[in-house]
Amino acid sequence: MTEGQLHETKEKILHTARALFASKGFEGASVRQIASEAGVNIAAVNYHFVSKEKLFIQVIDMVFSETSAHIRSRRSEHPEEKVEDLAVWIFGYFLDRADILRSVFQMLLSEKGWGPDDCGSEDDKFGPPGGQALAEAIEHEVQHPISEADMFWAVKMIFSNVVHMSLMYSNHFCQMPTDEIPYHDRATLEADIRRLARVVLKDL
Amino acid sequence: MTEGQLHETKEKILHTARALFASKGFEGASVRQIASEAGVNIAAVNYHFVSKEKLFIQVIDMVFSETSAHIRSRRSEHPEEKVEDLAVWIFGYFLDRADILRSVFQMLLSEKGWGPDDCGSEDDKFGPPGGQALAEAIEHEVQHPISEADMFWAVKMIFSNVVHMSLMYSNHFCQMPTDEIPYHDRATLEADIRRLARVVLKDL
DNA sequence: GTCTATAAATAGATAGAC
DNA sequence: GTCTATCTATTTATAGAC
Repeated sequence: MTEGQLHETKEKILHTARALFASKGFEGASVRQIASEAGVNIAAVNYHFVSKEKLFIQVIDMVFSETSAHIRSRRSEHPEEKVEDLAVWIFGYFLDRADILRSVFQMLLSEKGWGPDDCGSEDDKFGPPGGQALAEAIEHEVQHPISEADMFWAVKMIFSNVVHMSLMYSNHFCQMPTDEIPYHDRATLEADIRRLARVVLKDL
Repeated sequence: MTEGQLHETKEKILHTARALFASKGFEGASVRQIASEAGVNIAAVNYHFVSKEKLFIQVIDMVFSETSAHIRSRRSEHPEEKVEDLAVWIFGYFLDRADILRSVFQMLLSEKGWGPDDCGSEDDKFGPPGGQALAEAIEHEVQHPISEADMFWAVKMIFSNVVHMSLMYSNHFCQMPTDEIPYHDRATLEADIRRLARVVLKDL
């Protein structure tokens, strides 16, 4: 009841919701369970967040901002890092957070289809969280000037591949030939990403 | 009650389920609604398909087989088609069926995570439905021999991009700069895919 | 194989006391 | 702001008559 605890309940709900949405998806995680694991009353959820959907949107916002910040931080701490190394680092970052990534995309692919307004990357000019940092790395590595269209293309190609591979690999999806030839192990996927980054940059 | 109607109920459920899963997702489509729109009794669904989840798996199987067959058919009817043209054709094919594609991926990304056993591409050596046809087109266009590892990489890069773009574009997702510069309209995305196909093939 | 009726559980949301 | 208690709706699944 003290001033410091004023928003503690809200914070606990937000972080528990993040964990539960990640592990069980939007539909799979019930408001009751979120409240229960957060140690707060059920009614507190709708009191603070109005509805389950609005709560989820706040979780997504948090994840996007966090992702964007982490990638920008990586970039600024390794200003000389090659694009292929940054791409592989992002791949690993996504793999470490595969659950929440899956949850975000599950929701993005849901019925209504969430538009641009709902994925709020404030700082990122280039669509996905971290897109701006990737663009800067590309600009730094390629010595000559790049048109905006070319830059959009490069970021899109590399990012979409990294995201797609993170989702598929974390899910152990479609690993048919895995027994015979390990074309879908992590090392191979990282090499795939590096090779893609190289051929994309070579074309700029 | 005649012999011809023996499996008619099952077929009606299967096709109605496909449409409803496509438009509302797995969780969004209820067994009741499927039965209702199929014009059959609710109990018939579980009688023929045991559970909602097993029904969905049969729908996915049907979609995968159909997709694979369509892409193989396109390939055999246009044996001289360039890889970039085939890739753009597949992109269009996916866009036309974006609803069911979304539904499939929504399920693939769900809680449990469906493994390789659940996505049964019988004919496709190269993972995704149609992967084999794409591989043949690559082999035909590139004149020199290609190692299996190279072929896997090429198919993976092109396919993952086509799929990702289909999902994102159909969802009008992250089109932030769409007002200023139309980098996310369909023509641009098709040009993006073509360019990717070219740089991938150039590297083989 | 098809039907009605219902079981059994769970969901999100809210009214009203404190 | 937090709580209990509950409303209302919906879900999957199934038992049992025909």
